[in-house]
This record gives sequence, C-alpha cells and structure tokens, in this order.
Amino acid sequence: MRSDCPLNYGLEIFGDKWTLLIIRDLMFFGKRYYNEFLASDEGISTTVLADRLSLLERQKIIRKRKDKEHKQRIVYSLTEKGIDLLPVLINIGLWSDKYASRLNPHRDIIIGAAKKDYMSGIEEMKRRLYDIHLQ
Amino acid sequence: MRSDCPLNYGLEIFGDKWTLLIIRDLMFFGKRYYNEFLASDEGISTTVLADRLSLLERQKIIRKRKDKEHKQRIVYSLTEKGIDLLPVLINIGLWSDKYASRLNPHRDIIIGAAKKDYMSGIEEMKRRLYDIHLQ
DNA sequence: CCGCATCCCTATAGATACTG
DNA sequence: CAGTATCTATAGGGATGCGG
Repeated sequence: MRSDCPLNYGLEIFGDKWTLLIIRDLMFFGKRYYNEFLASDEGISTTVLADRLSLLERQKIIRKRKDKEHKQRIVYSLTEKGIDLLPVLINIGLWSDKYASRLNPHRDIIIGAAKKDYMSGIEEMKRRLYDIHLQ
Repeated sequence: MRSDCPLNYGLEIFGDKWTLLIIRDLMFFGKRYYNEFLASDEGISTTVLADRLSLLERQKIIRKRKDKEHKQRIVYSLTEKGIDLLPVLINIGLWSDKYASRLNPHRDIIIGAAKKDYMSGIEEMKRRLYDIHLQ
C-alpha cells in the first residue's frame, strides 16, 4: 500500500470511516473529552476510539493533556497540523451538501461560512480554531 | 454508522483507503481502463477494484462505456459528481505536501496549479476534466 | 485477452465486556 | 473516566473460472 503519492500520505492516516469524524467533533462540535467522542451520532466503539486517538496523537494531529481544573480528566485538542485539515473537511462537507438528498441539522456549523465566501470563511474559522486549540 | 451529518455522507462513500485512489487515477493520471487501475503503485487487488468501481458507478461518481474504437474494451470516466470531488483531492494533496517528509514525483500534477492560485487553479483543472470526461 | 465473479483463506477492524 | 482484553465479523489478497 505504501507509495510516494501525496494523496496516499493523507489517506494512510485518515483514509477510514472514523478518523475524520473524530477530527470533525473536535473541529466543529467543540468536543474535547473521551466520553464526548463516544457519544457521537455515528456510534463509535471504545476500541476504535482509543485506537484512533492514539494514532492521531502519534501523527501529531491532536494533543492530549490533563484538564487544568479537574486533574483526572483528559482533554484532547487539535494541533496546527490538525487545524490544517479544515479545508479537507469543509470540502467534503460542501460536496456532500450538494449531492446528499437528505438535509441535515449540522449543515450551517460545518459549511455555512465557507459557502458565503470560501477563502475568507476558511480564514475566519481557522482563526477561531487557533484561539480554542492553541490558546 | 448512519447519521445525517454532511461529512458522514461523503465518508460513507469514499471513507476508505481505495476509493479516492481510483478517483485520483481518473482525475490526475488519465487512467481509463480496468487494467490501468490494477497497475497502480499501491497495488490494488482485483476484487477490491471491481467492488469499488461498481460502488462508484452506483453512486454516479463514475460512468462506464464501451470504447468506441475497440468495442471489447470498457472505458471509465468521471461524471460531474465525480469531478466535483476535485477540491477534496486537491486539499488532501496540499495538506500532505505540507506535512509529508518524503518528497514525491506526482506532486506537481496534483497540486501544482492549486498552489500558485487556489481558486483559479481549481477552475482551470476543472475545465480540463470537463473536456476529457464529459466530452 | 479483458473485465470481472467466485471461492477460499488470512489479517485486520470493530463490538461487547471488563478493569485500574 | 479512559481505556484494555477478548472474541467475532468483515475486508481484502490470491488463485481460478468464465462469458464476451
């Protein structure tokens, strides 16, 4: 499966049904805790979640830390490498929005800004993610 | 796994390691025949290839026809729905190009135009794909 | 030969139950 | 709460068959 194609590099990391959904949860839905990811609509199982979180951390796409206030909780957040996946997620969202028959509730959260003005929408969202995840 | 999230719609279709590689071959490398896809660097197996081609056809992302000249050969091409995946592929490529340590030979073919000027690069490539695939 | 479909077998992904 | 252990289902590789 290894190859030097630039597309393949990305697909080796997030080319499965679950990885990008975790990133989506961090990126658009403000989730930060293990049990919040577990509670996603798609019903990710705990083995898959643990596996993908550790993969994403090894790839330096997310970062894990202890919660400052509740020392026993673990907080997940995006790195810059993770935030840079924003245009990928946005464009999957734009494509799905164009071709999915069924409307859906999270549409505006994910592609609202980018649909008005792609470039400035992306920039605005990116700034917000920097504030939240890179403090 | 079903949910109404717009990201999930796309991931249900191409959220695996192989589907987008076939689209890449159609989109950037000018491949059109079954045996050309089989010969990809990543070594897709014939069972997986047949499965994904039929999936992509059912999803109306690709179209299959008889070759005009060699009647016994089958030609695959992208539909408009398939061509609209261009920004997704491009952005995976841009991200990989930023973070993959290993350089690779197909870099320019995939992200060259989009890196100079994203919007006009995409438009230019899209026009070329329309010419080739939608005749 | 070309484009698959089928069969078999193995590797891996994923669901459930359980634990520090 | 944040995972592991265990078990099972499924995906995928390779060989082969088969119609056009």
